[in-house]
Amino acid sequence: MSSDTARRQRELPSVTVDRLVRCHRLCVRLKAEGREVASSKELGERLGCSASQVRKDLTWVGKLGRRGSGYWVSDLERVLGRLLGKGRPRKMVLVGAGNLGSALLTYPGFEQRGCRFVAAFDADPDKVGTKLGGLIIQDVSAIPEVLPSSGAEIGVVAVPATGGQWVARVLAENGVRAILNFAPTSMRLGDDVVVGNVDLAIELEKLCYYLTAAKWETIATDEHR
Amino acid sequence: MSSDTARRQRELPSVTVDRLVRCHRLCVRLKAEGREVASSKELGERLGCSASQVRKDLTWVGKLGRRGSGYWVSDLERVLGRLLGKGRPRKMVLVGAGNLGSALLTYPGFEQRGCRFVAAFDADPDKVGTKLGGLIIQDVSAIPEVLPSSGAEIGVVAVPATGGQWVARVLAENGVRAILNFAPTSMRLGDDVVVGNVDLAIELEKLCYYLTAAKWETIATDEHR
DNA sequence: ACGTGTGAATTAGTTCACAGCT
DNA sequence: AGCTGTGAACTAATTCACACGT
Repeated sequence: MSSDTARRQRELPSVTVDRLVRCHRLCVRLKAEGREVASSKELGERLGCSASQVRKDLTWVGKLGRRGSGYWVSDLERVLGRLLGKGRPRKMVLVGAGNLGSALLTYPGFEQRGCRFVAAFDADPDKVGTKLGGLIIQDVSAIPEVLPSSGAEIGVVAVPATGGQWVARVLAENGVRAILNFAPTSMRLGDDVVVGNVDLAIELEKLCYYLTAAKWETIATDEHR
Repeated sequence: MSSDTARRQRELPSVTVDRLVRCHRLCVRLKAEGREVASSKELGERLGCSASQVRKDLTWVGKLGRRGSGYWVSDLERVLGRLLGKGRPRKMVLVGAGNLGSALLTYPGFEQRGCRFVAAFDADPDKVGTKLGGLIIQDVSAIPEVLPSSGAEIGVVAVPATGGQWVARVLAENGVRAILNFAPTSMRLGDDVVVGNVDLAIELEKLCYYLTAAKWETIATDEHR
């Protein structure tokens, strides 16, 4: 109970985490542009949120700004980087080397952000043994023997439909502490594993709602005239 | 101003849209399982949210339940389907046929949810003319002549890094009303186009935060003992 | 007796506004 | 003068609790 309270106090809202990640990325870009300082106003504009929002978010991680001038970009980049664990590269494993899995394996954004695949697995015997993005695909049954020594802490799951829950359990049992899940099965695991679900079809359907809603609105507006 | 107010009243919170989409999907599954009615309690359990949450969300779309028994699954599926525009299939175009784009083109989840690609474009001359997922890849410069007659209303953008904003503008100018963006550039367009940004690397970095945060917490807890 | 629909209470998240440092 | 850090005010979202229909 007390640990729960402590966690609650310390834990930042997930929407704040999202903005801090984007802010870190922005700092990297600003640094590349040669900028040395930036105000919350400017950060907010480029991030698409208010200046006070930026300041509130940043106070979660410390007093980083200097009154009168703004935030030192490299300070910000360093502190946010530490928060996001940018110290050492993260090791990941892929499970499910279908079309989506293959794309993820070679997605440059992961490497750019310090995350590297160290192994790839699939259940399809035809795929096992083939090489993809510099890695030889191994059978999923090999996960328990390969994973612990690999030092992987993140699992990226892109298995077709069923089996997602099984994969999640096997990964969790073998040292993985975070799972990025692209399978349509929404996973639920113990508190010691964090799961990020990315459901491409759901994002698309949300857009579809806004499309139809916009159409209804037009009709409704017309009726009012 | 009055239209703005009307919109505000009518428009559901985006987090509600997200849950309604998932609820619709759940209804499809429940129907396949042969279930006829389900209570908000059961829906909540399978959706990972509270029963009252489910009820509140559903009142946005109407009074769909029957007191004493629950919700008729097929009623719910039909009404939510109408809300999400499931009447006729949606036509989509892909821009950017790299690894990720190719995976999206053949991603079965889209077709399952009633969205179909009708054209694919890329800027790379080597790719133009090749066939992928039943479609011949065309040059991006052909977008203005191909798009209007195709009837496509959704654009899926998976271009490498820069150029995202340009693609967005061209699509918007040629009848696309919704864009699902996988490019790392966060797009901003007029109010008449809805944009859903899916940034795979950001999802991953959020996980990394939770990984390091969990570690900090362990340390902090240890210190307290 | 059961489960919805909904106002009221609570909790979370955002913006405002300004004191205080540079 | 400019811009942060932050309590206070406000707005949004969630949960509670219960009247009401079946």
